[in-house]
Amino acid sequence: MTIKRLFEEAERLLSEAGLKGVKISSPRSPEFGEAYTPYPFEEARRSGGNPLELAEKIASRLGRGELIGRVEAAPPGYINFYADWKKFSEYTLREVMRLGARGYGGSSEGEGKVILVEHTSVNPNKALHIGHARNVYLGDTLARIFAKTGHRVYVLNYVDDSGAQMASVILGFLELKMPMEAPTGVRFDEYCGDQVYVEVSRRVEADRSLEERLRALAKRIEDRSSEEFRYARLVADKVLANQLLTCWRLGARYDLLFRESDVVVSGLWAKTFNLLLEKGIIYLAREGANRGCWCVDLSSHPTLSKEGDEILVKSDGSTTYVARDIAFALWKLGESDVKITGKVWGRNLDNTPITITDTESGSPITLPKPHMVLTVVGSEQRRPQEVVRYVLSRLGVDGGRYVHYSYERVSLSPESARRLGLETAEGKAVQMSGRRGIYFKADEVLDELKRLAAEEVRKRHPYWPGERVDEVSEAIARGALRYSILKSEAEKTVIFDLREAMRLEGDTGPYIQYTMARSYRILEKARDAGIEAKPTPYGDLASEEWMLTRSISFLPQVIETSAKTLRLRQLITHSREMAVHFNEFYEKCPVIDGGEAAPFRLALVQAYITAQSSAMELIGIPVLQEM
RNA sequence: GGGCCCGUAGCUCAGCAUGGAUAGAGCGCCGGCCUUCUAAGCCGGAGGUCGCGGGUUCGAGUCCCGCCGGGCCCGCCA
Repeated sequence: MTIKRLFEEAERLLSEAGLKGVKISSPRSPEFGEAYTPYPFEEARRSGGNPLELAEKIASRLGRGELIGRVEAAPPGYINFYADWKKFSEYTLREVMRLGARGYGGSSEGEGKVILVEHTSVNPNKALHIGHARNVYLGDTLARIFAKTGHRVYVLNYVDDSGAQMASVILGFLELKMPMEAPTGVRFDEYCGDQVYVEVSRRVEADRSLEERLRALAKRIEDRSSEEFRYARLVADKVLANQLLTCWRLGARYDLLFRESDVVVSGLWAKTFNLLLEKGIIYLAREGANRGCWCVDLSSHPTLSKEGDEILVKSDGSTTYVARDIAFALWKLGESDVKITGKVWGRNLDNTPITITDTESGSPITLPKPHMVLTVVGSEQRRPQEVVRYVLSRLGVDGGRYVHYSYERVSLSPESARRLGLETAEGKAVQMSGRRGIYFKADEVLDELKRLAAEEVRKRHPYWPGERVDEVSEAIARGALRYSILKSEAEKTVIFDLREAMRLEGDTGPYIQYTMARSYRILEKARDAGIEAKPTPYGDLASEEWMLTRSISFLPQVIETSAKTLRLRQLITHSREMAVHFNEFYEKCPVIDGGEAAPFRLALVQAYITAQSSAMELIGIPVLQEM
């Protein structure tokens, strides 16, 4: 496939010259060609020769390829392979045309492999803030990449409807008698998070006795026959329905909503507990700080052993998050025979059904045994995730199948924190906190972005109907936020700055969207002018034409690497690179008035649209034909 | 104290997985380009001891060790 074909050719030329298994890499600059090998350096080390002389000798021995136009030795000792621009661009354009946006960049790499991606997993007691949005964006993009590379992907959202956070809002409703209806014009999830949860947290902090009641409530929520259980379900379902509206707006889709409470209710936990007991992995603490608790013995773990054993069952008999997560992990991995039942909850925007666990009236949920379970969870949960992985390995489950996709949190820049009325220590970022009400909600940020985008759209299209302005500015807002959050690699803390996220120029989602609008306009004008696309170059290529073709040809390899390394950033960088080269091409190479160049350039524009659509689909930036 | 992550231009970030050829963008700043396919764009300029110190190597921003600075975890929270 495109650039890969060129690599294969370079390999073939080298092996024909007697050099087998030589490493071929992508050069960081086009002046060094489309492929290179530092092989002469290795050879020189072995034989003590001069790398450059060796490179020259090897290069002169190499034959011609079909797509490789020339091979050159370059100081201090590389061998560079240069594509034959004309042949290679025709080949690339034909490939792109043949495969289309769906197929281009895809592969069958993951054929026959099932991957389960768990993301979102927000307590159903609040609206999503931008920290949650990062989780959704990462998980959703990973799922898209896996699907593109031929995997069967199932997306799970673990609905954390047990534990203290859930108990907090129930406490607010049942004991502090806060109204169970949101004020008019306010969404229920926002009301729960912004008002109930924050207020209850404030009161608990002020009144220690409430802490006891909170703990008791958390336990009663686990009892399916209790009134509190019913209330928790009611509230959780209502909030969840609201949260999913946000998730869809962020571009996500789900196959299964798994209620955390069902881990206990379904008997999955009980069965897991017995298994752990049987295998001697857990023990009942008779004395010490953990007296009365069931714990995992971590004494033989290389690092966790220093931090004491992990509690799975509290002294009051209720489970901890880690306990539930171990049971859930076993089920996700297809290593538990406990039947989980569910029913259809609704449909995603793409019309695929969403199932939700339901122990009362559902039918059995069956997932194929996955090759990998990827859990997108913040880095602060590294320890508990490692405990889960460790317990799995002690149960004889291959720990490599259970992957914690960790990411650093989103903090607020001092300027943005000030907008929330917070004092900040000189120049320091501020941690978000749902409990203390310090956060930007995903929807409010999207709304602000949308307002800004709408202003710009109206400037350019004063006669567009409001509906159209709304639709386009929404797409711009979605692209802008998704890009700005995904721009940072997962292991880096995102310092969220509202003004920075609101930019529509430069290194942003809208920059890429804009190039698509420009190319669609060319298509339209070309149609009117009766120009027909031809992938055969009209003569020697202009460097802008070549650079655009070249970046298009690299896309499949970039996608493949992203799927392998789970690094999303390189895909984002590449999408932007294609856009930059398109803009340069756009400035220098007229299509409509391109004369004899017009048919080839039109084919190139088409190829750009196809390739960039493919990339944007993966990143989750909406494609606009006009903006 | 122990463990994990981060430290590259004034700011926000690429590059590190697989060491290699002059360290790249964007924002901001300075200066140009709209009778020509949407200027949400393009071109040019200024701006860098790649946190510090060692080590490995023909070669280190990239690998190893130490230190410094920032974040997170070490809860009968999740």
